[in-house]
Amino acid sequence: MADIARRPAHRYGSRPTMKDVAARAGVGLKTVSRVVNGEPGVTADTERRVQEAIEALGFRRNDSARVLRKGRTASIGLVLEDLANPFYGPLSRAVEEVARAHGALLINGSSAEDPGREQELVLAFCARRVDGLIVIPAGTDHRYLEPELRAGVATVFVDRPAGRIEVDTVLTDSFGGARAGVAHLIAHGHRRIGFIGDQPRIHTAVERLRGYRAAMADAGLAVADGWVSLGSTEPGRVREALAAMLAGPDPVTALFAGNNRVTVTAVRELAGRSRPVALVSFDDIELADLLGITVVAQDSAALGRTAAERLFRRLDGSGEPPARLELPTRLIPRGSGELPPA
Amino acid sequence: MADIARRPAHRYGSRPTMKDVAARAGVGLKTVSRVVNGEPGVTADTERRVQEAIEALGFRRNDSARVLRKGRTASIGLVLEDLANPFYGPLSRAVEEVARAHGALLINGSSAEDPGREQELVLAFCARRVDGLIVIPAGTDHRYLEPELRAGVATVFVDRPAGRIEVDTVLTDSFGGARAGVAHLIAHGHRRIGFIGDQPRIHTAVERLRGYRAAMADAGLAVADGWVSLGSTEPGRVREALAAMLAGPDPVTALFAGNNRVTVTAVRELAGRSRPVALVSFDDIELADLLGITVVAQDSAALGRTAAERLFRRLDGSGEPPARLELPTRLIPRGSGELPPA
DNA sequence: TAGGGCCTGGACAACGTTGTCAGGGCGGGA
DNA sequence: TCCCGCCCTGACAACGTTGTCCAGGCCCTA
Repeated sequence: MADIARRPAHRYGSRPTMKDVAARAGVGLKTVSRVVNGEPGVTADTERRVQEAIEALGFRRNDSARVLRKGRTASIGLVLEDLANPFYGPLSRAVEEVARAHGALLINGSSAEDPGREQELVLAFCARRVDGLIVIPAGTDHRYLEPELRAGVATVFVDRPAGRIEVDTVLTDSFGGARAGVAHLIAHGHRRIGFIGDQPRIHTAVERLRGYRAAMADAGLAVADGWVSLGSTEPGRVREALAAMLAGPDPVTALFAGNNRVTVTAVRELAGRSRPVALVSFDDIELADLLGITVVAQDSAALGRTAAERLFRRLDGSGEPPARLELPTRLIPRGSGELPPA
Repeated sequence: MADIARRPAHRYGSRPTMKDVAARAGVGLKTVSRVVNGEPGVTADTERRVQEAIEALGFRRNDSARVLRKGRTASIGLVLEDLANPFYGPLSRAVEEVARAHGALLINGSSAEDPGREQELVLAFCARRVDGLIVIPAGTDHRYLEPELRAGVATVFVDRPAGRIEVDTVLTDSFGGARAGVAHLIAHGHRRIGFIGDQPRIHTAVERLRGYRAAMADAGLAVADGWVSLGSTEPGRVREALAAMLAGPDPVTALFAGNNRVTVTAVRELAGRSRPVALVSFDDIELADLLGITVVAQDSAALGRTAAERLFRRLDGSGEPPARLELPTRLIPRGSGELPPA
């Protein structure tokens, strides 16, 4: 077989490099680099020859090599809980838009609410040398990020605060939103109000519960044991919790649903009941307007945008100390929250 | 000032390398590499020393350099239209899960239905040397991908076919789904049925329209000019199209909505009308069950999963020729599609 | 016409990692 | 005791790019 074509220009699965382009164009390697990067100091004629060679070979610069040289990757990582949850789609898209405006790409991953997986994703992103990180944390201890922060990886936590490290944080005012939502129910005459929220290790779940309790306390109302339920947002669990609140001699007349997942199950469940139960949802949902669901809306796109803007400001060298921003919620009455107690 | 600490271990913004770890552990560079990669041939004691140094310095392997050496990045790129659209969230998540099972990360980007932006994203991904690409195309000519395909980038198109290149494609049976949906309306007595779809350069929009026409033809029904409207899914446009169909002497008694964006606007619009209009939606929507919206559902997660699995099978060396898969739809009657003509 | 400066182009090292290969130490067998 | 062989370890090149630096040629001016 001897040595037919030891390194053909198009060996399958291999790609042309600047060296190949240079050879074909009959110029030096660095000249190709100059053309590819639009650097000055190349005559029009030379540039044309190089462009032709690039075109002919289908050359595409290898960014890994580039990154190795330059240090910056022009990419940021986003770790969230679940991209399939409609709350995170707009958030992710908003981050992407800001990144794009800064010439950066977005890598994202879903933690599935598992701290181990969150860390795994974050560290994988760091190994890729992302310039920045936006994290919606699942865990509560983020000291594993310390070396990254020291190395200058811009980091912003969103929706939930970081644990045991000091970083920029952008939150929704969960406490205030829940308090306002529950106060709304109380203003419409409710005295026995249930609360179903997410798992107690999730910051927003706890904050919203705190808001609920504050509103009840503000009105001088006691909270019975069976009215509060934190746990998985899995439909079966929510159904059970709701059934428990509606059974017994003193059933709740209204429900505050702690997030969009809880709400969809609650709405389905309440729709099957004869006695009307008032409902206020934390999180807006598509078509909730048509179903007349009163919500405490948070703007997930704004959350993402704000976080990304803060991240890029930091990358651009603003030396501000880490801050904590809180975005307001908006109560949107649509009927379900204005039902009188039955 | 002389030369105090020419290269301190923790210069801000720089990161320790294997060399630094090796120096601290008093071993050779390659030994560190061996430990980091779990390669055999390192004594327990040496390994411990290296691990300690890694810990102390907060070392994290630089994957850019690794990629440069090894050739594979263990990442795949996903280009879709808009991550904020609830149709794409589950799709993206499904792709991510498959990627994760194969140890790969996911980079994604939204084309915003702009072919230029689609190409820009795809080529940026290729410059990062993604191992594979999953594309929901906005454009109709993908010859720009030829060098990438030659170079061995596994590529799968989803939801819409590729233009002028031969690649794996995973589609939903838009034609069949629409035909079945419209036939359903006809079976419930409708003769004047409207169709509002997405822009005519989008493959699915055209296929669904074709399905609509086929169902009408099957029933021997003529389609009047004003009953069909393709265009942007922006609410204002959809409202106008719908208003036009419902005005005049012979208004439509039923509407087939070409996708989820059209449906949400149509449902809102129809809710305000006194005369009931039947509706079947292509695409399911959250809470559509409660609103009684009859839908032709497609499984966007299955679309993503199928595409990703095909992609990884290709990466694992299956030499199958490019194929075209079509996933079925499912008609779910919920009331709106079973209304009699008014 | 000669000299100087500018403009273009190329050689070379470096980025941080991994594959190759060779060397040294140690244990076991003769 | 000596030698062979194995196991562990490290030196070195290479991956593809960019920054630095230098050389050569051209043009302009004196």
